[in-house]
Amino acid sequence: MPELPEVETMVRGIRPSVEGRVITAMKKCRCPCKPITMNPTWPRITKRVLGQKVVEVTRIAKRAVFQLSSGDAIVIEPRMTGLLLLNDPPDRGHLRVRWDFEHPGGDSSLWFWDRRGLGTLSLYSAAELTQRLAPPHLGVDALKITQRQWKVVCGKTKRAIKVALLDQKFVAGIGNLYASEILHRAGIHPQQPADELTQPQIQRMATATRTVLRTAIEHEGSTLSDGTYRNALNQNGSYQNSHQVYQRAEEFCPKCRETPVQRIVQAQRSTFFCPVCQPLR
DNA sequence: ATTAATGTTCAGAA
DNA sequence: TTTCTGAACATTAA
Repeated sequence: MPELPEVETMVRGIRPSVEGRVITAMKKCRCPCKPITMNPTWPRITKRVLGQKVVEVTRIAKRAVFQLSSGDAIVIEPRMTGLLLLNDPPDRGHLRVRWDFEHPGGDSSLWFWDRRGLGTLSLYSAAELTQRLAPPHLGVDALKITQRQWKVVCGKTKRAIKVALLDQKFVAGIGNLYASEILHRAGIHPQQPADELTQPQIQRMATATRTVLRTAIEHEGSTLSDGTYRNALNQNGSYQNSHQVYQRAEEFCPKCRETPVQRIVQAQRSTFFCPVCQPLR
């Protein structure tokens, strides 16, 4: 479930081994699984990528972006189980792509490993990059959104706030895990309509979003019980130890210490919250 | 052995 | 127009 903190951790982890280096090879791995979903076709991508220098490695929402000297950008979307790895993968069976880099300081390799195979690989021109990964196609990044922008987007939808937080056009980077954690920290009921949030609630949500996401990045993301997410060196994150409500149904809420965390389903997704600490209205 | 659950996004329906 | 539902993907727990 790489969300914003996990993708940021991957990008930071691979940056020293990728940034400033020339791509000497890019290969599809001959694993038994299906090839990675890509756009455009593989020959068109490799033709524009080979020999290019990666001038910058960045994150846009839940995507990793390799800015090339040509102006094109490699855009990797890990989706559910995709990982960018410098080290050995969790298993050899689900490697999808391999890049080799050349550098005076030492050559290096990078893998895209993806157990479920939902991840995607795209090559965008500079124009496509700015057009497709910015509003209105994609919302403002959850680490950059201002309180004023929160107020604007909340006023535009009657959907439950938890459902809206999962909409990447509403705000970009938050997924199912961090949506529950953010709303718990902000003391907001997940079923409250977004356009009915009060000014103090919006302020608390803005603050909670920054705090939760920044702290999660410091802890290198969340590795859940399925063990899928790992950092660039194939090591676990540790933010799962700081989860207040996510996957903690029936346990006492760590804030009030007397109410069991409740699990409900919204938009076919699990939501975890404390009915006492997160009252409606 | 079948079924449900897991998370994200998109196509298409309400 | 906005919101909701189902499909796709792979794997595991029940």
